[in-house]
This record gives sequence, C-alpha cells and structure tokens, in this order.
Amino acid sequence: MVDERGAVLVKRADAQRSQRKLLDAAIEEILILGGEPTRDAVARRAGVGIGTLYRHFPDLQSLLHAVVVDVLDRTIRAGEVVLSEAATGVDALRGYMHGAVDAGLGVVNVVHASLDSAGWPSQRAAAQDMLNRLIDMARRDGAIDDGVTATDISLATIRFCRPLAIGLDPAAEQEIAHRQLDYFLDGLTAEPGPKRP
Amino acid sequence: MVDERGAVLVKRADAQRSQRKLLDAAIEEILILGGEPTRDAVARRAGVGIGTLYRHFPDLQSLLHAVVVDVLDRTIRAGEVVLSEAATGVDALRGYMHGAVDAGLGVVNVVHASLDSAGWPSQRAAAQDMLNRLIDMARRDGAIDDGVTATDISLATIRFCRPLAIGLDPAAEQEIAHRQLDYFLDGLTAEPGPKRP
Amino acid sequence: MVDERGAVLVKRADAQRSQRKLLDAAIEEILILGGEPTRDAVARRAGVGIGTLYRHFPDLQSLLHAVVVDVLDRTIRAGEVVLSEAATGVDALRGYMHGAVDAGLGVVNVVHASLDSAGWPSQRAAAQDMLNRLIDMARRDGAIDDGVTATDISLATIRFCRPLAIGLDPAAEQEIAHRQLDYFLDGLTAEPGPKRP
Amino acid sequence: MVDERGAVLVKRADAQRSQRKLLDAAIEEILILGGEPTRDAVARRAGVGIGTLYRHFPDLQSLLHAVVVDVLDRTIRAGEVVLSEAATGVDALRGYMHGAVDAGLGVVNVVHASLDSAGWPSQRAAAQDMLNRLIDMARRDGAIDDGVTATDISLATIRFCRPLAIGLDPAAEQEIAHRQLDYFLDGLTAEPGPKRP
DNA sequence: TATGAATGAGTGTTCATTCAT
DNA sequence: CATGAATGAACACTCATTCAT
Repeated sequence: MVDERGAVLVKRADAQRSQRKLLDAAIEEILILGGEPTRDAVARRAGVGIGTLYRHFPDLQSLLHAVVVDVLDRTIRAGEVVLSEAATGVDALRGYMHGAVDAGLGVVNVVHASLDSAGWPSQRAAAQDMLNRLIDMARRDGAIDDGVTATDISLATIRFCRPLAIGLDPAAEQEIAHRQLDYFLDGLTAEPGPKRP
Repeated sequence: MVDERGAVLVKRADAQRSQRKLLDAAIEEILILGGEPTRDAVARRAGVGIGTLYRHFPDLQSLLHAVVVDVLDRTIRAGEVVLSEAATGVDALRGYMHGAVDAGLGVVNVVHASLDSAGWPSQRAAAQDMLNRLIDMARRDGAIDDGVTATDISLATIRFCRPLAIGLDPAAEQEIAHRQLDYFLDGLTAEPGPKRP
Repeated sequence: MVDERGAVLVKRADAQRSQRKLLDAAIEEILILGGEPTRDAVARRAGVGIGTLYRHFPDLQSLLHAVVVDVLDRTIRAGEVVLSEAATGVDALRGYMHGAVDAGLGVVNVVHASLDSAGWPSQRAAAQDMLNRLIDMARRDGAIDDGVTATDISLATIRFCRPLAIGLDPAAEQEIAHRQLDYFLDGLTAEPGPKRP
Repeated sequence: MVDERGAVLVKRADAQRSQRKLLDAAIEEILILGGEPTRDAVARRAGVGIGTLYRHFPDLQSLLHAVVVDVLDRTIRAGEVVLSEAATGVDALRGYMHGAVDAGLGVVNVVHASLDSAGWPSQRAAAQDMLNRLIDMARRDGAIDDGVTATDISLATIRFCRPLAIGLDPAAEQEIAHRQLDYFLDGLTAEPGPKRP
C-alpha cells in the first residue's frame, strides 16, 4: 500500500474517493431507474463534475463494468460467509440466493446486456467456484437433483434479482422476489414433477 | 356496422387500419428493441406519418395501454383453450404458464412499468377470472397449496416472461425460461419446504 | 413546377425556404469565421430551430456540400457572363479570377477539405468546361503559355480566395488578394522566367 | 550564466528543456493538425503535465507567439544565407520564397490569426530588414518594379505557405505552391500587365 | 515547481411533441 | 384526418482552465 513516492499515493486517494462516489451513485441511479442512468444524473448524485465522471469512466462500458465487478465482489463475499456458516447444503443454497436478492445483485443484470461476456474474469471464476462448492454441499446432503448445475443457480439468481418493471416500489419488488424464489427453491429440492412437453 | 353516411364509415375503416398497423409496429419494435421504441420508428414501421400516430395515441400511455390490451387478449384466449382441454389442474397451470412464455407475453412487461395499474380493467378482470378458475381446478386436484393465489401466477408469469438481458439469443432465453419455470412449478405443487427466515 | 398534389408542393415551398435560409446562414458564418461554423450559430442566424438544421442536413458533410454546390453554381454563371462579354482571352481570364475572389468563392475552400472529391459532379464538370473554354480563348490570343492548364486556374483561384488568416478585415483581405492575383496573372501571361531549381 | 545558487540554475535548465519540448510539440501538432492543437495533445506530445504547459504559456497567445518567434527566427536565418549566396537579386528573391515554402513557414500562418500584430517586435524588425535588403538587391538589378514592397513579399509568402485545405497530401501541397509561386515571381519581375479595373 | 484530477461551459445529436399545410 | 416540417429540451461528449497535492 505504500511506495516511495508519497505525493502520488495521496493523489490516488483523491481519485479513489471520486471513483467510489461515482460507483455508488451509479448503483443508486440504476436501482432507482431500473435502467441505464444518464451521465449527468450519476455525476450530480456523486457530487462531482461531469468531466470527472468521464475521466474515470471514459465510456458507459467502463462504468457499467466497474459496477458489475463491485456488486459481484460483494455477492461472492456474502456467499463465502453463507458457505462457512450454513448447517446444511439446502440452507446454504437458500441463504445464498436470498442474500443475492437482498444484495441488489439485480444491478448486475441491468448492465449485463451491454457488456462483453469476456469482462471481469476473476470475479466470474470466483463466483463459479463458490457456486460449485455450494452445489456439492447440497448434493452431499441429498437435497438436490444431479441435474441442477451451477449455471442453473447463476441464471436463476439473475432472474429473481431482476426488477419486474411494473412500477412496484423496491420493498414490494424484494418481497415478491423472495416469495417466488422460495417456490423455485422448493422445486429445486423436491422430487422432479412432470416437465413441459 | 352500417349507417347512413358512407363517407364516415370509410374513414373509420381507414382509422382502424392505421391503428392496427401502429399496434403491430409498436409490438414489433418492442420485441426487437427490448425496450420502449421511439415514436418515429413506430410510425415509420407502420408506414404512417408521425402525426397519425399522435392522433391515435396522443401520449405514450395510450399506445402502451393498447399494446398491453392486445397482448393480454391473446393470452386470455390461450388460457381459455388450456382450461377447456387440460386433463388436470396441474396440467392446465403448466400449460398456461409455458404457453404465456411462448406467446411472448413479455411484451406486456416491457410496457407495464409506465402504466397506471388502473388501466385495461376488462382484460384485467377477464385474466383474473381465468386465473382463478385455473387455480380452483388445481386446488380441487389437491395439487397446489392454499397459499397460492392468482396474483402469484400473474407475477410469476411476468417474471418468467422477462428477458434476462444478458445478451442471450431469443431461443436460449426461451429455453432457460421454460427450464426455470419447470422448477418453479415443481415448487408450487410440492410440499412447501423451509422458507426464508 | 406543378404536379397533381397541391398540398405537397406547398410543403416543399416551406422546406425550400428553410433550406435557403440555412444555406445563406452557413455561408455567412463560414465567411465570418473563416472555418467550419457551429450548428447552433448557423441555426440561430437562419432563424430556425436546431432540429430543422438537422432535418435538412443530417451531418456536416451534407451542409458543406450544399454550400459548395451553391457557390460553385454562382461562380460558373459569373464565368459564363465573363466569357460572353470579354474582348480578349486575357481579359476573360482576369475577369473570371477577380470575379471569383469578389464572389467569395473562398467559401468553397473552407469546406473543400471535408468533402469527398466525388461530390457535386455536374457542377465540377460545368466548371471544368467553362475553364477550358476560357483557356482556349486566351491561348488563341497567344496570351498564355501552353503549360497553363484548367487545373492551374482552378487551384490558383482557390489559393487567392483563401483568407490569409492573419486577422485582417474582409476589405483588406480582398484588396490584398486582388493585388497578388494581378501579379500572378502577369506571370501567367508573361514570358516564363527561371523556375525553381 | 553562473550565479551563486546552484539549485536555481538547475531549475532554470529544467524549465528551458520543458519549454523547448513544448515548443517542438506544439509545432508538430500544428503541422499534423493543420490547425490549432488542443492543450492536452501538446502537453502529451511534449511528455509533460498539462499544468507545466500552463506554467510556461499561461494562455494560447503566449504559446502561439513563441511558436511564431521560433519559426521566424529560422526563416530569417535562411534568408540571410540566401542573401549572402545568391548571384542576383531575382535569384535571392526566388530562393527566399521557395525556401520559406519548403521550411514549412506555413506554421506561422496557422497561428497568425490569433496574434495581436504588435507581437514579436524584434523578429518582425529583423525580417523587415532582411526583406528590404532582398528587395533592394533585386531593384538594383532592375529586376522588379518600384511598386513591389517588403509587405508584398511578406504577405505573398504567407499566401503560398498556406495549405489549400482541399485534402491534398503535403507533397502535393508543396508542389502546387512552388508552381504557383513561380508564376507569381514571373509576374513580379515582368513588365506589369493590365490591372484589375 | 510539476503534476494531473476536477470543473463546467460549449458543442453535437436525438427525439418527443406541436402545428401549418 | 393524414402528413411531415419545425421546435427545443435533454442528453452525450470535449476541452480549456483551475487548483489541490
């Protein structure tokens, strides 16, 4: 954290503060808007000039990318906690997915579309790894079917994190998502029923 | 259908044709864009002037409203068919929801957000009624829990009709939605498991 | 000028008036600025909205192109007059080039750079034709050397129409250009001297 | 060159190096751009911070001024060489003007516009003096008319150094300029023809 | 003194909406 | 009624300039 040129480090602190403010502002805007925010709005909410936003994130891609990385990081950390604390695999799975919905992972989805899938590789790998351990744990308990994959969890998490976009307030969105997720998890851990023809 | 003033009838036919063209154009644009289309694009696709669009749909609300009504009508009709043909309540429920996903009911969601919930009352009632009969049928079979409501079905249908917006092609979107919906329906018809704390 | 649909023709009159105003405004701005004008300035000077400018000239290219065509048209017409009225070939040549400087043909040059050379083909051909007749006439008089080409006249006209860009007022610019042009024409019609090594 | 405070001297050497780098960078940018460069581009090419540029040249004027002085200095030196080596006044005149075109004196013109004419007095005087000696020499040979002034040479040099701005590559620009300049010089040294009415 | 992050005014461009024809 | 030209507010982006480090 410390190198020989003190002045440079001080500068960086300033920039990091701006970046953090911009990131938080972007996330808030995305959650409020339910879509891609305007640059002006992000800068205004962050309390910095529009030029500062452009210095840190020269195009929309880089801003959205940073937002995704930020939210993924938090989600992965939450998943690790769940893994180390949950009594059973099912508990862990439930804990993780509900946690993701709570964490506002939905932000990821809003920005997902515009991003090249090749981005944020380390987060992607870390998430994949964590999910595999989650599923292994649940399988060892005999709780979930062999057909369930990490991708299933991943995509379902994305689905239940997305806003329904029918004008609901955030609280209602959350409540509905959790209720629907409970049914989904019931299905995941139940005897498989008849499938679609 | 016929009155004494021929000219007026001709006008009306013209207007209806314009309206139909605008509606179809709006739906196509929404499906292509995955979001709210520009007025110019809708008018251009419909092959009418922008002024004509504004005459028929003075504001965004009225256009989106008309689109929702149009799509809902088709969905309800599909639900009625399922109701009259399915052997069991569960079959009917599965048939309806998978059908909705296939039917691209997703269009409704895209436009849902901007609409006041008080709109399209007759379609809403009709849909509500149909869903109630669907649920009653399933309950009589003992297939679903008492806690499941028509609103659950409604909101879940919306959820599984939404695009994940992670850059998937439509075919993949559909496949994932159906797979996830199967798990959800399993959960709906299974013994309720542990819920979120 | 008249077709079966009156309404359309009336519309076009409006559009033509706007286009004319925009063209004149663009030329004035270019002459004042000595460079590419801002869209806002052109629209403001023309007394129309910025959107109107974009409707008529969706990009800078099309506006500059239209300006070039407009100015070229006037220059060619002036050249034709000179051709039909001048007593000798040298008079015609002098008359044409001084006339071009007076006419503010310089506008052409400012915008020349950004244009694909393939543009405005008919004006180009007409100008070429007129210049050839001008040169033939001067050659028949024995006034100019065989080495002088239409391209020489063309490029020299451009040169002497360009502003010196040293902060002179338009009147001084014109005076200097005419004075320098006189020397150049003297050289064109004189015995060729020693050339650059 | 040496005073008691070594540190200050070191600073000064640093500053001079920065100034030289900035000047060279500005000239390069102007030659590449064909117009006024952005400050960022100049600083980047010079390899210094934007703040350093502003320290040395607080406003555009001072930067452009320094560029002009720099280029004029070189041109005057070239003129002196021509004066001392040319056999005749006409040769000297031709040599000087063609040399200026070759030297890229055009840079001066690009920046001329924004400068108050009162700037760079010593260079101006030196140039004036040199041109006067050039003209005197040519007059003594009987080669040029009494009407030709130092200002004529000055302004004509500027004219033939300016890019035509019609998308030509630098080589073609140079060739055309030299060719046109030859005709101009022919005119300057010929019997005056009929002038513009 | 050198650096480069922050600022914000200015310009380019789109698009919803109005209105004359 | 249909048409599409005109309008201008909103948003995207650049770049000259200041100032904290």
